Amino acid sequence: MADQPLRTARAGELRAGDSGREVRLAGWVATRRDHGGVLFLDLRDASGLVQVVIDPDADDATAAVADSLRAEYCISVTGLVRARPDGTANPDLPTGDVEVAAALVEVLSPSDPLPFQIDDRSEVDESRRLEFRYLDLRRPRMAANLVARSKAIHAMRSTMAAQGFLEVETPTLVKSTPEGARDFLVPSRLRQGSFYALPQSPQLFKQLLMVGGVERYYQIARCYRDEDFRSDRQVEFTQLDIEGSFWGRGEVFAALEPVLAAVALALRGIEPTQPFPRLTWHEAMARYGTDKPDIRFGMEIVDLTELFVGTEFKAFAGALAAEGSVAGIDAGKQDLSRSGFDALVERAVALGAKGLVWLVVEPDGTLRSPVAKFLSAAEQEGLVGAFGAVPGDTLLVVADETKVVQSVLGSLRLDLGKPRGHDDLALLWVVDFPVFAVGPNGELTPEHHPFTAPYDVAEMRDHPETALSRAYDLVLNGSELGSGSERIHDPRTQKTVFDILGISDQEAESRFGWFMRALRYGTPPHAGFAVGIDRLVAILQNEPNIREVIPFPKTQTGTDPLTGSPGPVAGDQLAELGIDLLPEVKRALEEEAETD
RNA sequence: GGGGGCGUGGUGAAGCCUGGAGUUCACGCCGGCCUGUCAAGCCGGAGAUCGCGGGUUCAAAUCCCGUCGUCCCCGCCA
Repeated sequence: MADQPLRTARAGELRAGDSGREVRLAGWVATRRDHGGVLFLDLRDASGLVQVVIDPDADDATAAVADSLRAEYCISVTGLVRARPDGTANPDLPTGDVEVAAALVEVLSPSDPLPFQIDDRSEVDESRRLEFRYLDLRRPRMAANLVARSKAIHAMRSTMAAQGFLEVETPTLVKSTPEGARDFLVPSRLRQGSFYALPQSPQLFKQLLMVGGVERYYQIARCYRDEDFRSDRQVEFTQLDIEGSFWGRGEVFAALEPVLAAVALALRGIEPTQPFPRLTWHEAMARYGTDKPDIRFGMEIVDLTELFVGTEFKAFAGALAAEGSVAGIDAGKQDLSRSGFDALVERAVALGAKGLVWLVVEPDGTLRSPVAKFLSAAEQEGLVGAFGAVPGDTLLVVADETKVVQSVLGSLRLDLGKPRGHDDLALLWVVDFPVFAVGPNGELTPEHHPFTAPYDVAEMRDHPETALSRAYDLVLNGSELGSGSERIHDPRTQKTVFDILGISDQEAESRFGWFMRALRYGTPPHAGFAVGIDRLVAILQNEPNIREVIPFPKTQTGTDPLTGSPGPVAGDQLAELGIDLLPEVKRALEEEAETD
């Protein structure tokens, strides 16, 4: 018996030129419009949809099948493509000039009534959507996001391949090297009491590939970090991971910019200007109050410390006496009521400021503000001048420890200025990060992994709080898309850096000894980067969170409403791994089982 | 770990502040009518333990406490 194709044409591709073709379509019933005599169906497949007409003179069998059709039945339709009668074309539909006159309709698979409608008009509770993700994926929004993600990854692969990169897979069961994020652990059956970790990134393996002579590596790598969720964070996520030998950051940027450009072109039809602008970390902090500035708009932070050096205004004088600073932003026309300003002040306090000074420039150039009476005429004029403010502008000023001033103004700047529904893409590199972040009590925590090259090892040892590293981030519209660095390729330097970071010889040996040994065999200077693909696609698709571009994401508590994971496992499964649960954990599980 | 929002027929919302009969709107579902619609239309119908538990009250969707789920923010994310 000859194989009969289930489908000879795709619904969304039929055009006027196909008129007269006998086609067999297969897909889902998107809508059903029953006019008593004539029945219209919109038949949807992955390519789009086309109108199917079941004429009133259909034979009884076809009429009976047609009568039974409901939303999302999976059906096949055999019939003739024909031009629609005059005046009934639908200009909103790519296939709107034609319809398919059904001669034969078959139900391939019926559908239960739906838990929610398959369209983009209704907002459905997200856990409901995740519980029925397979239906959610039929909605235009999700279907488009899957296509976009695939296009993005394809653009990455082809651009990387064109540049001579080798795609290499690294293991996903690796040795746990807990540092920074929490590891996901996987117990070993063959070596009970031992554990694999899921990789937080392919970092050390890609460096080994450099030792191995690969020179240009990339991978679309799944990574795992057992930390709390955010709208832009899942515990498993996907990165474009790259590394190159005989590279500095210039080569990294040159390799990645065409990749980002190709992705932006594929998803948005926009090709960002190359090279991307660069900002040093210090500049970014001073001008935007953040290490991931959104440079689609101005409203930059203006330092006012000089202006207020001798001020009588106690709030400012106090901050300056404590070696802090005074700075502000010109938020433009805000037209806030008194309670609106109060809310801003409250917001600033919530962000960590002791207060917030707001001033509105009056038509005559004077300042309206609750604290205007404490500021000298020179100070008031100086303020207007420093911002280049014009009447109607709202000035917001914070005085505090410099770090606080920057972060508070940076957040207020975003609150008040961040563009919505904006098409621009602002990509930039932030370079020259500090080696350490200085905590509120002066404690130092490394900003990057310990394989990041500092500019100067001696500097790092002698002035750790100000030393800079050869690390850099990529930022898109105010979101961190990824980070990278020039790596340490010399084992002695690596050892020194471990030492400065407070990792003892013994600890370094037990955790990274295998890696340190590799560095001793002619390791080329190398550098690399990792781009967060989920975030990139989410931003380009204008999605508010990365779950919208992940086919099967987890909720904020790490569960999957579809499969019910994570779930308990049978006792013998644990026994095989040499694992037992703590008594209190067992009790809690039993109680839960009883209430279910 | 901390703070906040939300939870009402299958879906989305209103009702809650200021307690008084499960009330309303839109979509969907079921049935009927309808030969050109395309988010079809018109008519009729079914469908709810107001997340769960406790408390206050003559009376709770509404107020209070707890709990679960979910989302957002801070911490965390080398």
